[in-house]
Amino acid sequence: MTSTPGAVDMPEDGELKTPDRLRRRASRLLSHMSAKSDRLVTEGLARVDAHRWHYAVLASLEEYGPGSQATLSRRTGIYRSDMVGVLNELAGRGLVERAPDPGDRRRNVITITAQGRRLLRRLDKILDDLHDELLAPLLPAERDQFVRLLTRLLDHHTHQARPAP
Amino acid sequence: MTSTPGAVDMPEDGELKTPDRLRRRASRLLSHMSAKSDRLVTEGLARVDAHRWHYAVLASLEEYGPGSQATLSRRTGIYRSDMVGVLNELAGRGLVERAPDPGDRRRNVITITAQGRRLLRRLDKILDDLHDELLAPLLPAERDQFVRLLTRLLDHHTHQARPAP
DNA sequence: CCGTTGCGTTAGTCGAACTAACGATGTACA
DNA sequence: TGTACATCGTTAGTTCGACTAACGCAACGG
Repeated sequence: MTSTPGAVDMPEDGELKTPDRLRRRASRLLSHMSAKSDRLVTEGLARVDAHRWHYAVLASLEEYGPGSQATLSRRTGIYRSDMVGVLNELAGRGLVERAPDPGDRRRNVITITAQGRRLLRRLDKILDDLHDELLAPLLPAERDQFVRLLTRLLDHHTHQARPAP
Repeated sequence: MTSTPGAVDMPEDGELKTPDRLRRRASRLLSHMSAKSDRLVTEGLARVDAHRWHYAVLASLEEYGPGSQATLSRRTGIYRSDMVGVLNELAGRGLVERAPDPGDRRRNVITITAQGRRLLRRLDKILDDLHDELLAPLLPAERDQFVRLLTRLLDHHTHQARPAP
């Protein structure tokens, strides 16, 4: 029975405050921080007309050398359906080169160009700055630990529960 | 045998391994862990025919009492456009009640029902279990610290950079 | 030789976040 | 008092990223 007086007065606090049980849930924290981080990075890269994907592919190419599109897909986690478009863009800007693999004609071999490397350095710098902003409230040691904890979590889940690639 | 000198040989490592600079980026770690966590929670709740949103609204109602749809929107972060549908579902199942506010005829006052509270407890239990799975590789103390770090990050970004409500 | 597997590609689904606009109502104040 | 402006619930629609389905082609294995 809500006929008691004051049924409909909401405490001014309750207007803005998010419930504690909600705020503490790691899943919610993760999802919100990830959203924030995504926006930050996406906007930061958009300012130089780049995409998360571009960075991932270029970094993968520089670190492990040329590879087929499928290989890049697996390394970066970008679906091979989407990889096509990403590589079209990168190739269109002269950041990578796409050539048929002489040894296996199903494959394209993707190679990073000098220009690609140059952009990669620039993006690396930009991302460093963005991460400074992202992790601003944490001390250096805390940032390290944060990254370590996240890494352990992710490793656990990617190595253990590999669903069905 | 690749007859061309070294042109197309990719080190077997490079097939699977994600570049280090990529793997260490907090933004990437966050985004992947968040995806994992989202899947886990979404699937877990789907098993009892519930949604993340349902939980958020019910928790908010129990913790801060009844409120208008707009209020719930602000508390939970669910857009008020989407709130309509969520409340339709909740009301359809008798988990909340929607009544016109006698004091302000623009508003509906949303109240949680006894049944709603019962479901909330059940969902709380389910989420606890899912979080155990999510944070499995971390020791209790580490889980706490992880949550603390995340909380500080999120607080920083939500209180400082409030874009345009 | 043939069934299976991997490749690049096109097209399209799905769900979540978000915007735009609306009618009805409430508030502030000249 | 009137009138400009803000807020509420709601409908509709956009955007974008993750993901599926299916294809034609080439390579591999028995």
